[in-house]
Amino acid sequence: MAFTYQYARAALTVDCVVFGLDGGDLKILLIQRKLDPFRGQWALPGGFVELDETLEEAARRELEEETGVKDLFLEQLYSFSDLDRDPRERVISVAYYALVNLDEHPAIAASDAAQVSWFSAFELPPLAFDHGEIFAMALGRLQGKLRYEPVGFELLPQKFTLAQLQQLYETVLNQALDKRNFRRKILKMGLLIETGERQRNVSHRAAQLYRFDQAKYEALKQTGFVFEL
Amino acid sequence: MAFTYQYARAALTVDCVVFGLDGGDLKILLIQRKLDPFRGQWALPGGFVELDETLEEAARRELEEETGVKDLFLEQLYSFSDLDRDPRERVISVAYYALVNLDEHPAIAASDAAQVSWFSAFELPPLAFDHGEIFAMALGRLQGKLRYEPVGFELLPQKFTLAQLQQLYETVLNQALDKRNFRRKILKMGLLIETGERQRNVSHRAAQLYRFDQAKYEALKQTGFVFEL
DNA sequence: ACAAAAGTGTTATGATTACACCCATGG
DNA sequence: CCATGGGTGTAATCATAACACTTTTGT
Repeated sequence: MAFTYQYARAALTVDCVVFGLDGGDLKILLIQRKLDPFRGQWALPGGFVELDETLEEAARRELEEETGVKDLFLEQLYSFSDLDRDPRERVISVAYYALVNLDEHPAIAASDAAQVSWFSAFELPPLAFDHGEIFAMALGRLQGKLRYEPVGFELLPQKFTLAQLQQLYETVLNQALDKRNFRRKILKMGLLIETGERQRNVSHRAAQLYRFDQAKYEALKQTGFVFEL
Repeated sequence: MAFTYQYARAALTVDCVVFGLDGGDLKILLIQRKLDPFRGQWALPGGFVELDETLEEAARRELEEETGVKDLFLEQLYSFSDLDRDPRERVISVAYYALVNLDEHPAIAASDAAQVSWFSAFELPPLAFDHGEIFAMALGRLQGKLRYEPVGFELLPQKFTLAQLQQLYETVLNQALDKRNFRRKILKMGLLIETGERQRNVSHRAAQLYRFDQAKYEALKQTGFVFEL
């Protein structure tokens, strides 16, 4: 079967930068290419967009097919269109970035084909195509977004300690924060709910577990409230 | 001539939301469609992406062809991909938003074909396709961006008074600001240069004219400085 | 009893808000 | 001399930053 058009058309792909947090290490999910070009190199998961799906649907489908990850926080990042970004032909790619918590989406069922692995975001191997550039923009976006929207909770388990939350901010923003000031500020926003539960199996005083109050955040947003760390 | 591919490909367009400031009124540039679908309705300027140009190049080319406007501040906004956003066939559109100052780019040379006009952004006619949605996102982006990046200067003439700058913020953000506080804050950033010139032909005390210090802003950005109104 | 992380207040400094009058200019 | 917008300062409140010790728990 073939498809014919009056004018030339670029191919359209999606690529996903999937962030995960592993203690104090920010990771991203890469797949190893099995085919040319860039055979054997690491690349962002992604692939061609079908005609009967939106861009976001394509991103979710490719992610699940290639890495087994699904039901994640996913947001459009940018569309990349350099003329020679793919050596084969003109390919335009819409990039997405995603946040997952490694504890609750841990099993990366390596697909039928490609090798899948988490890499520390600050020590990436060379990436295929312009994926290095896409990653750099995604990291910048994550850092920016973290400051004024509560997206970081997507990277943590549902119940988390304040120390985990602080470590998340320190890891992603790559700067140390003062413990007392951090706790005061984040608690004063009133978006964290004490679960009453505490950590288990830690060999020191167990910390209080909190969860994020999504409903209250949605309500506050309506009234013009701005989350800001 | 025809182009044949193994898999179906969506058509790819760009659409542009061009903002301009007319005193206390925020305007956007629309063209009236001459062809179906949506013949006679107002729409964002835009068109199909060629294979030998990037998305941004396509946006600039279409803008100049359709409205005569060129050399403007242009930034990618978002890619829209709803399945039925174009009734003819599958079309994915990458939206851009642009800022121009009406004084220095005033002449909208109506193209050979379509009718071109500025509309108040808060009283738009119904727009073709999903252009209403695209506009709404562009306005949100402009409002957000204005708070933490000095993009607003693109909407003003090179030399402007503090009152004009304040009115820009009030218009776009749709809220009143305190004159003394606004001046103190914006001057304390040290990014405005007194030109020494003053307004002409005004029937009251003439205000000092300033210009934005782009070079100093670029330098400060390197050092981690954040512009914030 | 030790190690390890949890949890907690105060003070100094800087930023933000609210607010009202005189000044310069052109008509 | 009047109308119009330009230009200016202060005080009260709030947010931020810097900083160190005690508490709890498991081993």
